[in-house]
Amino acid sequence: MLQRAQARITRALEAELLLGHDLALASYDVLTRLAESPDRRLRMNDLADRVLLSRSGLTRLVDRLQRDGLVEREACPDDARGLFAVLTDDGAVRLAEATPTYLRGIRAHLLGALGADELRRCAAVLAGLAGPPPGEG
Amino acid sequence: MLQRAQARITRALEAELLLGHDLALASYDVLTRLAESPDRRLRMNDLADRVLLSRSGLTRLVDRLQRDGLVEREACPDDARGLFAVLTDDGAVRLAEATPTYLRGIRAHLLGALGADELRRCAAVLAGLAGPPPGEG
DNA sequence: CTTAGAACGTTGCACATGCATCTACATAGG
DNA sequence: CCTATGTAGATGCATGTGCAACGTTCTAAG
Repeated sequence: MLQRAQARITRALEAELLLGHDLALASYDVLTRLAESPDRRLRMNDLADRVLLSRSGLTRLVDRLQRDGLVEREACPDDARGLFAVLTDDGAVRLAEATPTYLRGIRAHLLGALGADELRRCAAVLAGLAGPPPGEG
Repeated sequence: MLQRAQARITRALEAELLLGHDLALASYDVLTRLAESPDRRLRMNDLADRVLLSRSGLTRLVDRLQRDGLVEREACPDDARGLFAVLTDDGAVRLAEATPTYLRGIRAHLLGALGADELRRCAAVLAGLAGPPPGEG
C-alpha cells in the first residue's frame, strides 16, 4: 500500500520536476544534499550514501550535473583519492526554483494518490509499527 | 524524509527477494496482483495500471516471468487484441515462498530505516496531511 | 623504504525501464 | 461493405542504474 502510493508519487514528482525544471528527482536530491552541506560540498562517497545511489550511479549523475553546470568537482586537499562535488551558483538557483514544485507536488500527490482516508490509515499503520508513544500507556 | 526512507526500504527488499527467491520487487508485485485477481488472471493493460509500470515495461517483465514459468499468456476470448497474464501453479508457489520475506522485510526495514521515533513522526505528518479524523472534533 | 591491504572514484558491461512508434483488432459513421 | 478513429500489446531506441573490475592513493606492518 505504502509501496504503491509512494511509487505513484515518485513518478508524478519526477515528471513535474523534469517538465518544469529539467531536473530528475535523483538530481534534485543531489542538489538538496549539497545545498544543506557546509560550503555546499560533499565527498562523492558521502554524497552517494545520503542520496541512496550506488557509487557508479552517482559518478554518472554528477557527470550530467557537471555538464549542465549545476555542480562542479573539486580535488580534496587532504586526500588525493577524494573529490568534492560542489554546488554551483547556477545549481543553487535551479534548486531554489524547483523546490516549490517539489513541495507542492508532495502535498498534492500524497493527498491525491491516497485520499485523506487512506492517508489516515497509513498513519495508523506506521504508528502501530512504531509502537505506543513513549509518554502514553 | 518519506522519500528516502522508502527508497532505502525498496532497495533492501529488492535485494532480499532477489537473493532469497530470485524475484525482483516488480515481479513480486505482478505475481501478487495476479494472485489476488479472479481466476488468477488480468488483462495486460489492467495489470500495468495496478503494478505502476508502463505498458512496455510490463510486456518485458511478463516476458521474463513467462520464460521462468511463473506466468502464462492466454488469449482473451472477448477481444482478440487482448491478452491475459495468468499466474501458474509454479508462480503461486514462488509467491507464497517469497511473501514472508517480503512482509518481514517491510517491518524490519521500516523500523530499521527510521526508528520508532521517526516512524511516529511520519505517522503524525501523514495524519496532519489527512486532516482531523471525521469522528473527532 | 617496501610491501600488503584497504578505500575512493571511474569504467565495462548487462539489464530494466520509458517514450515513441508500429501492427492488429475494435468500434462508429458513411 | 469501407473508412476513420481509438485501443491493446509489442518493439526500436535511448537512458539510467548496479555489479564487478580497475587504477590510484592512503595506511599499516616489516
